[in-house]
Amino acid sequence: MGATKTDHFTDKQNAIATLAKALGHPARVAIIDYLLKVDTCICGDIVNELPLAQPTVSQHLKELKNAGLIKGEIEGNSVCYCIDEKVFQKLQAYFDNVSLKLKNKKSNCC
Amino acid sequence: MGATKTDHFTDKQNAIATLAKALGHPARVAIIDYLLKVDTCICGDIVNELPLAQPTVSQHLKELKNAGLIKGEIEGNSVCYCIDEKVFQKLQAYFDNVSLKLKNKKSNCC
DNA sequence: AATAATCATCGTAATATTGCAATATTAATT
DNA sequence: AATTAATATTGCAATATTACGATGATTATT
Repeated sequence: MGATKTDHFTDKQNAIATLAKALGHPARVAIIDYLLKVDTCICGDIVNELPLAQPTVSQHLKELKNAGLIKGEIEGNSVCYCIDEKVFQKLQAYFDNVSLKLKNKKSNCC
Repeated sequence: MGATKTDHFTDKQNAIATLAKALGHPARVAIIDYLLKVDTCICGDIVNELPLAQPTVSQHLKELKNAGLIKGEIEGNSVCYCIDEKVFQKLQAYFDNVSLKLKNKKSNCC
């Protein structure tokens, strides 16, 4: 085993899980943090910011890109990365909804 | 390798990554969904709701508990699970902050 | 006390993830 | 065209995750 049984869950559940999984590593959270900090698309630099080797960073960037959390455009020699707002809005909406439902909860046995 | 280099990242980055990772599996998202739907603590039932064997569900519940996303109290014969609001508020705050920073962003080259 | 019910743990197989050295690729520079 | 710079890909080793059968622990029920 070891393979996730995605077939048995709803598309929404799989979508949230995929996004959460992409953020489920401190290096990838750090990449998002850095992209937010520099407040612009960044060409290069990300490798120098992280305590990881270049191929490892490249792999993390790829995963963030696959999940749709960041976009990367080739800018001549280097690659320009920036956050994709849409997907973050999706996550924000999910957690807003969770919080809303928790607030409207009547019973609180715990 | 295969071990995450948590030492090199900030506590906050590791914390967000840990929470995101806990939600990084559709079964665990489904468990949260169900706990929200039933609008109360639930004793048992979760296994019947998921297309997974009982030990697998138990393992997923354990991971959610370790991450602090749910609480579980022994209630006689069974165990009473419910969502821990605090940690979800933490996640909501994180994504609110990301969205806020994205809104205040001046440059948008992508 | 025996039985049933509920959940956790152990052991294990299959697969996924993490990390990096080596190498490839692509574009700018000389 | 050769060199440099920036990023991606490949290949591999170490570790983690996922899933489940078998078993254990605990509490209700009979």
